[in-house]
Amino acid sequence: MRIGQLSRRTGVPARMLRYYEEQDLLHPERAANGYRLYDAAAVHRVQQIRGLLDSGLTTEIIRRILPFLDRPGEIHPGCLSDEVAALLKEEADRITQRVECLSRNRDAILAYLAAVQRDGDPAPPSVR
Amino acid sequence: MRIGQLSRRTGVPARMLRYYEEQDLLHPERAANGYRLYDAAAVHRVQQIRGLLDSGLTTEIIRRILPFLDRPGEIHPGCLSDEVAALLKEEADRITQRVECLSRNRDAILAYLAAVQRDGDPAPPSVR
DNA sequence: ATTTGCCTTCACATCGATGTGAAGGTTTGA
DNA sequence: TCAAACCTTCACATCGATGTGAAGGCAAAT
Repeated sequence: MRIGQLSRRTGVPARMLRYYEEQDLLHPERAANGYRLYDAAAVHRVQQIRGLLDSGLTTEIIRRILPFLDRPGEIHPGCLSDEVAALLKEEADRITQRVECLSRNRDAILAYLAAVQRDGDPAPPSVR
Repeated sequence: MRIGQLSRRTGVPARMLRYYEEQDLLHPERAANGYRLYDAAAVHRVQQIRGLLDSGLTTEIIRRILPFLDRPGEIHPGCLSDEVAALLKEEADRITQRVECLSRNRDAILAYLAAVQRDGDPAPPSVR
């Protein structure tokens, strides 16, 4: 599919899809006339990129972890140096930090909402 | 405490602390000479702000949810309009999205690392 | 008292992600 | 064949978060 269709399917502006390619996150084929050609998997990949960007990761970090995300163990040649492994571990830890921070604060919001809602109830769910 | 000390305790540049104040995230007292004066709770608040910023929230969103985070139910006057409640719920949902995306991808990284590590073992932890 | 270090405000620069528009070639369909 | 919709690259603008430096006031220690 061409860039316009991928854009419509993902809701991501074509401009951004070109940018992600420039950042080495996408690698579409090229038609004879120079048009970008994406395979069906690109839709998922774009959504993944968007989710990670929205979660505060930079394109640089995404680029480094992306090659390791879509293989549940399929491709793991000896190409994983100790340094890269350490980097991945570090990044995983940073992500865990984020998850904990976000969960904590989301729970606080929900707890607050629950408290207020309980309060506003005209008839509390009386236990007795 | 003054801004320099808060900066050292949190690792956040004084410049940024002033910026957060400009963004209405911090509201330090002022000494007679104009110096900002922070109370002990500011350390926690700054760490909270940093965590949320690092997780992709903007100062604008943080400003809106911050008043509801530190009260486990303490202060909930009638000042919570339905619109604000809806906004909080939406934001909580968006945060949940982020958490799921991050968890999923972190787990993929860890699974990959586990697979490779298992592979690279010179002597597998033979079961028999 | 003077130095040293911290504080103030103001302003301009950077950086990553994104928006927008120009100028021109391609595909599709009336 | 011509128009509409799509594609290309290039470039400049914006926006939020952050860095940095200037010019000057304040405070604690030698």
